[in-house]
Amino acid sequence: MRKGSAPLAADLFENLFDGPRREDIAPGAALLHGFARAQELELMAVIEAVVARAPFRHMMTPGGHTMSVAMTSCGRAGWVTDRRGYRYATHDPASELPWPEMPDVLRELAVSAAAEAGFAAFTPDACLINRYAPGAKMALHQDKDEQDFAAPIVSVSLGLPAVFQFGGMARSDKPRRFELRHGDVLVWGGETRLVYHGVLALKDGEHPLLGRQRINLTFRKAL
DNA sequence: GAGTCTCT
DNA sequence: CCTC
Repeated sequence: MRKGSAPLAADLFENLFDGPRREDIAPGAALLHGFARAQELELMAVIEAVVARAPFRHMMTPGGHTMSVAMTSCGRAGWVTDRRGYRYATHDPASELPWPEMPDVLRELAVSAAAEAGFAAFTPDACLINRYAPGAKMALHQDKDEQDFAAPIVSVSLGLPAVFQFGGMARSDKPRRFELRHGDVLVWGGETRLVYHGVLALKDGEHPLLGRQRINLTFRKAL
C-alpha cells in the first residue's frame, strides 16, 4: 500500500470479490466491482450525518416537474434545480447554510476509484447523494453543469441494484444497459465524460443493509 | 426531438 | 434533467 495517501483500489479489492473486479466499458469509463463494499458501514454512517444536516428533498425541474429521486449534497458545491434552472450552489437552498463538508472517507473513495480508472489527481468538490425509492428513475441526460469536463464523474452504488443506461454523445445513440449493484463504482471521463446516461425505474426489493432503497453517490469537480 | 431554466 |  502507498504511504501517506488513500489506499489504491487494488488494495481494497483484495479478497473481496471473486469475479472480475474491473470492467473497462468504454475508453475512459470503468466499472469497479466490490470497491465500496469494504467500507459500507462507514459510508452509511457519514451519509447519515450529512443527511441529518441537509435532508433529502425532491427538487423541481425548470419545467415544473418534481423529481422522483430525492437528493442532497455535501462538499463545497451542491447540485440544485428549481424553476430557475440547473446549477451548482455553495449553499443549501433549504437551509441557506453551506452544504455539509465532504467527509474524508467519501473523498478518498472517489479519488481512489478515479485513480484506478486512470484519472490521477481527481479533486472532487461536490458529492451528490441520490436516494431512489422503488419506482424512482433518472431520465437520460448529460452531466454538463460542471465547470471542468477534464475531471471524471465517479458514481458509487449502495443498496438495491439498478439498471444503468450508458449511451453516447448524441441523445439518439442507443444506450447500453448494465446493472449497478451494491458496492459498484462507475467512473467515466475523457472521451465519455459527456455521454448520455440514466437509470431505469428502480425495481422493488429488500437490501440487507439499506432496505427498500438505492443510494447513489456522485462525485464531480463542479467549480 | 424539443423545450423547460440560467449564465459563465 | 424532466415530459411531451
